[in-house]
Amino acid sequence: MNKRQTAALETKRKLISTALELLKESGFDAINVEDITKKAGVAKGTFYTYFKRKEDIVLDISRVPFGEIADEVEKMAGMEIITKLTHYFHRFMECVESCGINTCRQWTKDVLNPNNVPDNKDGQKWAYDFEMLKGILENAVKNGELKENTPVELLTHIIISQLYGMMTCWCMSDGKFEPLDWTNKFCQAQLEIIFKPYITQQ
Amino acid sequence: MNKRQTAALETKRKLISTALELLKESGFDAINVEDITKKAGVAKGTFYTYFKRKEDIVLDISRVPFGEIADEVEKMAGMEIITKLTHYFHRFMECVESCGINTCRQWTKDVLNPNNVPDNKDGQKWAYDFEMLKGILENAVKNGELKENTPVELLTHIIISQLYGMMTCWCMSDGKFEPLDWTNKFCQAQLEIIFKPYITQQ
Amino acid sequence: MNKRQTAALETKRKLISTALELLKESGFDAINVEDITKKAGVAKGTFYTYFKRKEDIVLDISRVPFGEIADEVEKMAGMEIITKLTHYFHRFMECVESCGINTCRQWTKDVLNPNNVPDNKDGQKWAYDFEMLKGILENAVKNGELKENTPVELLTHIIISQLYGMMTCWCMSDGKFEPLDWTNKFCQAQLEIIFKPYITQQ
Amino acid sequence: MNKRQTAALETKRKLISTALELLKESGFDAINVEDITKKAGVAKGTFYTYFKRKEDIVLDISRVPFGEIADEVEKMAGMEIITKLTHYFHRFMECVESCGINTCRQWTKDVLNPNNVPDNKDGQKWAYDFEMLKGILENAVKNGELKENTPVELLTHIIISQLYGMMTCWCMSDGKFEPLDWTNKFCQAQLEIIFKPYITQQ
DNA sequence: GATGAATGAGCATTCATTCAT
DNA sequence: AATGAATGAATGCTCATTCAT
Repeated sequence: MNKRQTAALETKRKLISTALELLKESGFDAINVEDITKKAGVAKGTFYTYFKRKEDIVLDISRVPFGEIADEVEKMAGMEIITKLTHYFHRFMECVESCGINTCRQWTKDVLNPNNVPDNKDGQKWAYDFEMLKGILENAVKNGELKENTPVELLTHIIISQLYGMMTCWCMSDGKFEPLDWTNKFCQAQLEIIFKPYITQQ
Repeated sequence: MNKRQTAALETKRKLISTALELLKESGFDAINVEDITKKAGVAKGTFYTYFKRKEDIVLDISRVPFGEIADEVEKMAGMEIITKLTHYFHRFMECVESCGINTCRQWTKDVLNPNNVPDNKDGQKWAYDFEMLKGILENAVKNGELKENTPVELLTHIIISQLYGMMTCWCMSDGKFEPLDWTNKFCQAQLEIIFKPYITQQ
Repeated sequence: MNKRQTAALETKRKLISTALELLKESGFDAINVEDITKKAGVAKGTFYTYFKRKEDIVLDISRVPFGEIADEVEKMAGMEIITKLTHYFHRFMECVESCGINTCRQWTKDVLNPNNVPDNKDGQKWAYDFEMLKGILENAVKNGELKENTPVELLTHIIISQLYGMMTCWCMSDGKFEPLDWTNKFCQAQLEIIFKPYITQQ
Repeated sequence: MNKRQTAALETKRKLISTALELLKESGFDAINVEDITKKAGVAKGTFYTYFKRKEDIVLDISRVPFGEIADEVEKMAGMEIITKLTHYFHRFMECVESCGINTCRQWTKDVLNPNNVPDNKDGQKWAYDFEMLKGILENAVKNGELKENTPVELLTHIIISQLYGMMTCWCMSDGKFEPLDWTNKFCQAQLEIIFKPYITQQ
C-alpha cells in the first residue's frame, strides 16, 4: 500500500467516524452529506469517491464494532453455551449502544428498505446476525453440549427477535428502555430456563 | 353532532384509510401529502385541517386496529393466562401485519423520534403496549393464577421486546421473516417454559 | 342603531384592537387572519364580513388615534404657530408610537403599494397628513401670523419629510432611535430657526 | 483568484444585478427566487450558494451604489460644508432612486426587521448612513469650519431623518413625491438657515 | 484523489379567501 | 351576522449528486 492509498483509506475512515459521531447526535435524515464532509475536513465531492449513495455509509458505520464480535466469538470456544451466549448478547448490545439510538433507528428503516437501496442483499444486517448466532448454537450441538434434537432454527429466531426487540424498545421508548441493562437481566433470568430442556448432562 | 361535523369526521376517516393503503404500498418517505389527498379526493390543504404535520397521521393509522385489541382483552377475562397471552400476541401481530411493513418501519422512526415530533409523549405506542401487557399479567397475579412473586415488570419487558423484535426482524429481513407465523411458534414452544415457574397449581 | 348593528360594530372594533395588539408584537406578515380572529373570539370567516382583504385592517388601525389629532388641531386655533406645530408634531409622533413599530413599517409597505392594493387612493395616509399640516400653515398665513410670501408648499413638504423620517429612523434602527424624543428635540432646536424668516412682527 | 473563483464571483454579481432589475419593476414579495435565477440564467439552487435567505440579497443590492458615495466623500475634502452636504445629499438620493422605490420600501421592512433577519446588526443601513454623515460634520468641526459648540449629534439625527423622510414620502406617495427634486429644494432653501448659527466667520 | 460550484427535482406547509350552513 | 371546513395556489429552501477543473 503506497502513500496515496494510505491517505485514501484514512480519508474514508475519517468520513465513517465523523458520520457516526453526527448520527449519535441526530437522526440520519437530519444529517446531510455536507455536514459530514465539513466536519471531516474534506470537500463535499470527496464523499462520493468512497460512497455511491448517502445511505451506504450507515452499514459501514456498524461494520467496525460488530466485526470485533465475530473475532471474539472464536475465542469463546471453550466456554459453556450459556456463558457464551451471555457474553455474545452483552457484546452485541454494547455495539448497538455504541452506535447510538439514531443509527439503530436507521437499521430498521431506509438502509434495509429495498425500495430505497436497490442493491441491498435482503437485509444484510439481519442475515449476518442470524447466521452468527445460529453458528454458535450449531457448534454447541456438534460439541455435544446441546442435544441433537435442539430446535436450532427456532431458538435462533426467538433469540434474535429478543435482541432486536431490545433495540426496538430502546428506539420506541426514546431511550428510556436501556437495552444493555435489560439484556443482562434477560440473560440472568431467562437463558437457563430457555435452554434447560436441550442441555446435555455431561 | 350536526351534518357539518359528520362530514368533517368522514373526511378525516377517509384520509386515514387512504394513507394506510398508500403506506402498505410504499415507504412513508416515498409518499407525499398530495398523494394522500388526491387519492382521498380532497384538496391538499384539507390534510392540514386534521393533521398538524405529515407524520401525525401514522399514529392515527394504527389507533383503529389496536383499539380493537383493547376491547377484546376485556372479553378474555375467563381464559387461562397462557391462552390469553397466546391470543393477545396473535391479535397484536395480526394488527401489525395489517398495518403493513412500512407503517411498522415508521413506528420505530420519526413518529417516535422526539427530535421530529416536538409534542410526542415519550413514545406513546411503546408505553401503551407495555401497559396493556402489564395489566394482563397483574390481573393474573390478582386472580391467583400467577404467584405473588412473579416478576411482572421483568416478564412484561421481555415479552414486549419479543413482540417488537418480531416486528423488527420482519422489517430488517424485508418481509422474509413472517412475524405472525413466528409469534405463533414462539407461543407454542416458549410461553409455557417461561411461565411455568410462576403458575400456581390450582 | 339597533341591537344587531351595535353588536356588529363591536365585533369590528374588537377585530381592529386585537389586530393592533398583535401588530405591536410582530410584523404584519407574521400575523395571519386566524391569529386575529381567534384572539378576538370570532370565527375566521367573520373577518371578511368587515374587511375585504387582510391588509385593509391596517389603515383602520391608525384611523382612530390620528382622527383624534384632527379634532385637537381645531381647538388649537388661538395658539402661536410654533406652539401649534410643536403640539401637532408631538401628538403626531405619540400616535405613531402608539401604533407600534410594525404598524409603522407596514405603512411604508404593502398598504400603500398599489401592486398589492388595487383600490388604494395614491397613498392615503401621506395625502391626509400633508393636507392637515398644509392647512395649519395656510391658516397661519391667513391670520397674518406668517408672511404672504411664506413658501407653504415647500415648508409642508420639508416638515412632513422630517416627521416621516423620524418614523423611518425608528424602523430602520430597529427601535434604537426614539421618534418622540427626537421630534421634541427637533421642535426645540430647529422650528424657530426654520420659521423665523416668515413670522410677522406683530 | 483562479478561473473557478472568477466565475463564481461573476455568478453572484449577475444574481445581484438581476434582482435589482426585477425589484425595480415590482415589490420584493412579488418576486420569487425562481424569477431571479431564471432571468440570471442559473439554477434555482445556485441562489442559495450565495445567499442564505431570499432577503439577504437586498442589502447587497444597495451595497454597490452606496459604496461609491463613501469614495466620493473623501474627494470632497476641500469643499465648504454646505457644498459638501449638498453634494452628499444629492448623491445619496441618486443612489436611493437608482435602487428603486420597491428596494426602498424593503429597507424599512424585512431587511431590518430582526424578527426576520436573525443576524441583523441593529439596522446596518441606518447605522452606516448615520456614521457617514456624522463623520462629515465632525471633520468640519475639526477643520474649524463649524464652531466647537455645534450640536453634531443633533444635526446628524435631524438631517438623516430628513433624508430618510424624503425616501419615505416617495414610498408613501407611491412615487408622486420625487425625492431627488425635493432634496435639492431642501438644500437650497434650508441648509444655510440650519447651519448659519454654527458656521465660523473665516 | 480532491474539489466545490452548479444543478433542479422535490415537497411540506401556509394561509387568504370562499361559501354552504 | 356568524361559522369553520374546504380550498389550492404559491414558494422558499434543501440536498443528493454530478462534473469540470
